[in-house]
Amino acid sequence: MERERSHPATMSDVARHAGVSTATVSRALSGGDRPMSPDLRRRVTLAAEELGYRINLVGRTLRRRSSSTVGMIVPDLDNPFFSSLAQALSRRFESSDIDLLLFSADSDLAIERRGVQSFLGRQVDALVIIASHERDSASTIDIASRSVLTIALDRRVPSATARFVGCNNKYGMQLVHEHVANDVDIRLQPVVFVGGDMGSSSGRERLTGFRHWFGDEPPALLGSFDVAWGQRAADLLLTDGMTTGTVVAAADVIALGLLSRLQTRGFQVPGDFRVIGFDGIGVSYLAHPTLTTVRQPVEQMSQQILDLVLAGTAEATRGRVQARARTIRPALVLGESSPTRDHHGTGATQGRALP
Amino acid sequence: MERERSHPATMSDVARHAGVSTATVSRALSGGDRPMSPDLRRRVTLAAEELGYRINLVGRTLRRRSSSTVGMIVPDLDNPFFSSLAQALSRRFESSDIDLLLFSADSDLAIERRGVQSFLGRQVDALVIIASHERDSASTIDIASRSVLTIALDRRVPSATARFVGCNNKYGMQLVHEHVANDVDIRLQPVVFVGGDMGSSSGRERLTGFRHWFGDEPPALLGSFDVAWGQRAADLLLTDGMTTGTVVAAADVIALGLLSRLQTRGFQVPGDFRVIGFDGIGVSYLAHPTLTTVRQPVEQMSQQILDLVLAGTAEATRGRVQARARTIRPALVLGESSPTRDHHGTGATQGRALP
DNA sequence: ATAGTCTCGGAAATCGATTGCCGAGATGAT
DNA sequence: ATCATCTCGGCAATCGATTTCCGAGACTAT
Repeated sequence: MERERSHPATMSDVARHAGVSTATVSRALSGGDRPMSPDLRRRVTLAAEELGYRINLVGRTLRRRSSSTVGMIVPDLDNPFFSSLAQALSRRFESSDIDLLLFSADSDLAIERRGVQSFLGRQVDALVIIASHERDSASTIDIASRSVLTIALDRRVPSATARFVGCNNKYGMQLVHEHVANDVDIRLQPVVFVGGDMGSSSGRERLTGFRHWFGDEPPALLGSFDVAWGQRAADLLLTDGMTTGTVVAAADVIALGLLSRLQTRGFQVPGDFRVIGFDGIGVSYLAHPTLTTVRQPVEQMSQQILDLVLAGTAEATRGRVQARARTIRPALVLGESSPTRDHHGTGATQGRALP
Repeated sequence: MERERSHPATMSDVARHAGVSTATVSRALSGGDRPMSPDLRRRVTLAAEELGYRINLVGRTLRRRSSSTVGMIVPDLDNPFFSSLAQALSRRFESSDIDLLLFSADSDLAIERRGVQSFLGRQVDALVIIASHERDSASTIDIASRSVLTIALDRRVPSATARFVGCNNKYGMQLVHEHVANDVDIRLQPVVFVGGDMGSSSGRERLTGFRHWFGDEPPALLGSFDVAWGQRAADLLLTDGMTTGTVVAAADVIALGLLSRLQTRGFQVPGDFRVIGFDGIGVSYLAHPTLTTVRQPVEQMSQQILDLVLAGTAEATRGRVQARARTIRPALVLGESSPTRDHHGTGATQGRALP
C-alpha cells in the first residue's frame, strides 16, 4: 500500500513509521555495516514498503563520496563500433553493483568537456572515454584523470595519468598482411590503403602499421572514419583508372562505403576488387558479400576496463601499481569480400556467425 | 595554479580563500539569484580558479532537488535504430542545459528496473524509456511515472501516467501499401509480411497495419526484431517454394537479414524479390541494393521529447494539461530494393543521402 | 535630521543518507 | 555478587551546495 505524497518518503519517514532511528533504517536497508536482529530488520523493511520508500541516491552519494557509478563518454552512437563498445561494456558491468552511464559527445570538444564535468561533478567512480580528438581532448582528459580513475578507450591520449585500453593495431595490420600475402591472387594487385583521419591514434597506428608491413610502395588515401568517405574513396580509385586490386580499409564503416560504391559502379567483389575492413562491427557479417575484417576483441577490452575499475575501487589494491596501458590482440575474420584461395570465405577460420 | 589535495576544493575552501561566505561564493558562481558587485564576483571567480574548484553537483542536486539531468533507457545499443534514437536525442539536448544520460538495459527486465531505480534515485528530471517489453515493463514504468515525468519512446506501454512519443505505424503501413499498389509489378505477387515479435506495440501495430491495408489474405511470419530472424525467414520462404514476390518487413534489421540471405541463395533483389523495410536506419541506405523503407522521423520525435521535458520542468506550464501521446507520421524512402516502376530507385521521393 | 527604501553580504537551516561514538542491557566468568 | 565483555540501537556530526531571512550601510526624500 503506497501513500500519495507530493514529496516521496524519506528515511526519517520510515524511521518514524517503524518507531526506530534513521541510523537503524539505514543499517536495515543498506548496511552490511553490522549485524541486526532479524525481526527489527523485518519491521523496518515492512515500514519502508508500506510507505513506498525509495532511497535517495544523491544523499547517499554525498555522504559516501562515491556514487557506485561509472561514466562513459562516446563520440557518436551512430558509429556502430562505438555503440557496440558501449553495449559490450554495459553488459560487462551488469554483474557488478556499479551502474554504467553513457553520454554522447557528438564528436564535439565542448560537449565532450561538458560531459566530463558533469560526470566528475556527479562523483563517478571512474570515467571511460573514447576521445573525440587525440590532441584537443587531452586537456579535458587531464582534468578528469586528476580527480578520478580515467580510462581512454580505443584511442590513446597523451596523458600521463590516464589509463588506456585498446587493440593492437599494428598486429591487426600484420594479420591483414599475412592474409594478403598468403591468400590473395597475384592478379589482385595493387594493394591500396584507405585510411581514416589522423586525429586519433587508431587512425595513425593503422596507417603506420600498414606502412610497416606493406612498405612505402602502396598508395594510401586518407579521409575520415565514415561511410561517405569510403564511397568517395571508391570514386577516387576508379577515377584514377584502377579496375582491380585489394583495398585495405582502416575501419569497417569505410570498407562498407567502398563495397557499396564499387558494386554500384558495376564491379565485382571479390571478383574485381577485394576489400578488407577493420573493427568487426555486427553489420560487417551482414554485408553482401560479407566483410573480411580484423575484429577488435570488444568483450576482452570490456573485461579489462571492468578489472581496472574494480581494482581502482577496492581498498585492497589502493596504491598498487597498475599497468598504464592494456593492448589486446585482434583477430582476422574471413568473409567473402576477401576469401582465402581455397575456401572462398567459408573456411575454418571464419568468424563466429551472427547471434 | 592548482593545489594538490587529496580532496578537491569545496565551496567553503573558496569562501575562505576569497574572504567571503559560502553564500557569496554560491551566488557568484551559480546565482542568477541576485545582482552582485562585479569586483566581488571577480574576486570569487579568481579564488575558485586558483584553487581549481569544481562544483560538486551531488550537493547541488540534493539541495535543489533536481539534477538537470534526463535519463534514457534503451534495450540494446547494438540495435541501430535504438542507438540512432539515443544519438538523435543526445544531440537535441545539447542546446538545453540538461544532460542526457543513457543506460542500456540489455533487453532484460531486471536490468531495466535497476536502471530506472538508479535514475529515479539520482533525481533525474525526466525519464525516457524504450521499454524492453510491453507488458512486463509496465510495472517498472508505473513506478517511474509516479514520481517523475516519464516518456515511453517508440513502444507504447499500458500506463495511465506515462507519456508516449512514437511514429504512426498504421500510416507507415499505408505508405507501404500505396507504394506496393502503385509501383510494384503484378509479377511480384505474392506479398508476404515478415514481422517482429508481438511483445511490443511497434510489432503489433505494424502487423495490424499490414492486415488493415493488405487484407487477411497475405501470409505473415512472426519472429523477432533482429537480423538472424530475417535470415531465417528468408530460408522459410524459400523452403516453402517461393521464388518471387514482395516481402514487407517490420524493421530494417529484419529486411537486411532477408536481403542478405536471399542474395546468398542466388536470388536477385529487386529482380526476383522486392524487399521493404521499416525504421530508416543509416545502414539501410548502404545495403546493396539500398533499402526501400519507412523512415521514422527520429529528429521530430526527439524534438517532441525535448518539448515535453522542458514543459514538465518549467514552472510556467506546471499543471497545464499536456497531450498524453504524440504520434508522428513516418515517410517512405525509396531505395533500390523496391523501386518505382519508372524511376527505379532514383526517383524524386528518394530519401536524403547519407551525410 | 529623520524616516524610508534599496543593495548586498553573511549566518544558519536545509536537502537525505551514513557512520563514529556512546551507552543500555544481556551474557558470562570468577 | 561483581565486573568484563559483547550486542546493537540511537544521537548527532557530516558530506557540499543553496536559499531564506536578517541586518548593516548607503542613499533619497521631506
